[in-house]
Amino acid sequence: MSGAQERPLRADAARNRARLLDVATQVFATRGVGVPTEEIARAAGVGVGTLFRHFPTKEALLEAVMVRRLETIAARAAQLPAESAPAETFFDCFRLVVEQSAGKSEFAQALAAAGVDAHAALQESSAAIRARLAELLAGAQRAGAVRPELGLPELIALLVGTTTTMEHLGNDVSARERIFAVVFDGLRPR
Amino acid sequence: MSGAQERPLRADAARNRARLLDVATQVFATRGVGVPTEEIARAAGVGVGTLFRHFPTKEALLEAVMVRRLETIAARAAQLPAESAPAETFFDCFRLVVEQSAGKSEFAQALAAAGVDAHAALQESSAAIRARLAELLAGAQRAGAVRPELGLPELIALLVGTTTTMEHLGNDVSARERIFAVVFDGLRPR
Amino acid sequence: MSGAQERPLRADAARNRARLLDVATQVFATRGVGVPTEEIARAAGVGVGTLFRHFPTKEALLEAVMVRRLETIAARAAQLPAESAPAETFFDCFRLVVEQSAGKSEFAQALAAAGVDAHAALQESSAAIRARLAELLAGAQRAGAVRPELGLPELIALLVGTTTTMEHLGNDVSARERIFAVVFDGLRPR
Amino acid sequence: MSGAQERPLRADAARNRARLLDVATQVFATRGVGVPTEEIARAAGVGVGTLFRHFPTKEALLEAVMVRRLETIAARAAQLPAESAPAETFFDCFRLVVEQSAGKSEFAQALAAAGVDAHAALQESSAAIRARLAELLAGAQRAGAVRPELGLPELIALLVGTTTTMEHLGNDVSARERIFAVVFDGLRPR
DNA sequence: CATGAATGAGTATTCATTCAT
DNA sequence: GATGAATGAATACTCATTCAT
Repeated sequence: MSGAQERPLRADAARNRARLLDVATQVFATRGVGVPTEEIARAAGVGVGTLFRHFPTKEALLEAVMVRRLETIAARAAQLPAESAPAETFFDCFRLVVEQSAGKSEFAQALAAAGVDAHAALQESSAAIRARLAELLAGAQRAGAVRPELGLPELIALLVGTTTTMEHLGNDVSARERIFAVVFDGLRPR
Repeated sequence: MSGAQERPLRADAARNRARLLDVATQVFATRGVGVPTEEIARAAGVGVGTLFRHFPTKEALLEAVMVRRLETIAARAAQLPAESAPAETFFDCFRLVVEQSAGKSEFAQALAAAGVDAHAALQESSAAIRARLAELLAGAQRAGAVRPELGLPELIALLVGTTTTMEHLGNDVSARERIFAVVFDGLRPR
Repeated sequence: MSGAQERPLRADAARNRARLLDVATQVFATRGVGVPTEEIARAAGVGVGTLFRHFPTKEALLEAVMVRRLETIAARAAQLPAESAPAETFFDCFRLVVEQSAGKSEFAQALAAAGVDAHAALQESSAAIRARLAELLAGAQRAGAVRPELGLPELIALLVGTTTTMEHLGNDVSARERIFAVVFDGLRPR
Repeated sequence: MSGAQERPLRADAARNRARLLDVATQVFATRGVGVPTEEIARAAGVGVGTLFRHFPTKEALLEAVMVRRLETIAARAAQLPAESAPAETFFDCFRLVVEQSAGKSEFAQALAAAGVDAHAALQESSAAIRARLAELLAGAQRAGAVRPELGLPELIALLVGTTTTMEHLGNDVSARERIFAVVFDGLRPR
């Protein structure tokens, strides 16, 4: 799909790249996007040079982290069965996105602030999620399980907002469930 | 309430302080908390030195902006009548907080990132809002207008999350109303 | 002539700016344009921040150094009497430019490498010199003291080349005089 | 002459070495000595490792490029007939050196900046040219075609300077000829 | 031998904060 | 009190050189 032909990375290089992505995901989520690149490199056990070889820019690293996250979400969302129980599947997908998005809001801001073209790589990977969400939303609305006046923009905004809500509740699982109850009931007609 | 005895500011100094707060509120909301202090000073028509005389730290300026915002919210929340229509007042207050909090999320993060003690001044100024919210929540629950199992932490998290949701919808007023409908209906029992 | 209205610099700031220019001129000429900016700042007895406050870019510093040099040359060239002895004045000016240009070639390259628009400030300040040279060249040619087929481009190239020649001779004054003799005699018709 | 005994290179290694020299000559002349070594390696179709196997240092590569250039000049200068027409041969040699030296000035600076000992390998390879120039200069002076007071240092400085002059004239062939006329006439007595 | 991934010292530039004017 | 010049620690990114594959 992408223009450049990527040669298969050498084993050790691939390992480093993966480690960097893992570490960056963790560190960005924990300490914010302000962490020095050098810290990420150190945490991954490589030199800064290696980090910049794999990700030519800090922003590129950020983007790669987000793309991977979005791809994971898209993959899981694709596995959900759509035909049999549209309503249930819609709410499962909502849960899935929120639960996989912890800490995402900060990334989104950082990327949004970085300029328009930064979105390019993400747009591509988020298109699948959007499409899936639109499809599930329509299905759930046809099944009468979701208010018919809601559009995709509202759904997405609500997903982001609910993620933020969850971040503020930390690990209190029962509180999280109560929030899901509020939002899910609120989504239903009347 | 605060420890230090504040002497009455000279007229021009007070004017400068006020101008700085106004400008900072505006600039932080527009361009993010990353703006150089010097820019804020210039926009306020004063030198950096003056800014730092009034707010010994950039973080202190951020805090002052937020405190003022919280105080505004607290004042308006205090004006809402509680006895007559508890449920209606609760939802009005929810609206009020969300609408006054536009752009707040970024500030909160910045302050959170700057260390725990930063909350001190805010905790103090947000106590009133919390108390008011707790009171209104209890009233609405007693009136059977809000799910009884919800606690103050969930309410606050939901306020923050809904603020984020609204930020993502920009100026689409009807979409915002649809979100309020979802959240308010969700808050009601069953 | 320049667009921005420059406020009169504070005494100490002006002193620092001047010191930085002097030191940079010296250091660039001695050790090349590759010297770290920090070294220049240290040599001028100021912090890096101060350097970058006065010259927002290393390139800008380079440019400022050259501009000052060109202005000095232009000023001295303007003082030469043109009417009475055109030929003599022409050769005096040639000498002047070569002697004031020591080390200039490297700067020119650095600036040329930095992009086209960099020339802007220089073009402006070198226009006077070019004009003066053109005028003196024409006068000397009318007086029959310089080959009539030579144009301004050749003259300028010859000035740059002669500067390089001189740089290679170091401080051997008599050798320098022999070079001037060669070039000046070569410039004369037949 | 050089200390290390060089074993005959394998055919492909020799090919790589030659390619690297060719490419480096081209790239250095075109884009300056600041180009990353990796770029040169890529342009030569080899990995950086190979480049550094052949030339242990970037400086060594620079040196090799210049040495080869000097050897070419020396070889051509050796072919010029000295006895029959000393004056003509001298001027032909001057031309030869200048025309073969295009872009050399930058190299020389880079090497000079790299330390005194860098000259070692060059001194060795330039000795022949110097000797040849000295011989031709003496011949031309004996023939009364060149000012007797000029020494070898002035001649060499003049060669370098004239090269610079030519670089500034680009491809304007007739302008170049006018410069040669100036310099050659200047070199002649009176 | 060739490769290109890894390394990390080095560099320009920014920005919160201080302090002489 | 107000000003803005000075400060220097911090940070993203580059590139010559090494070495595992």
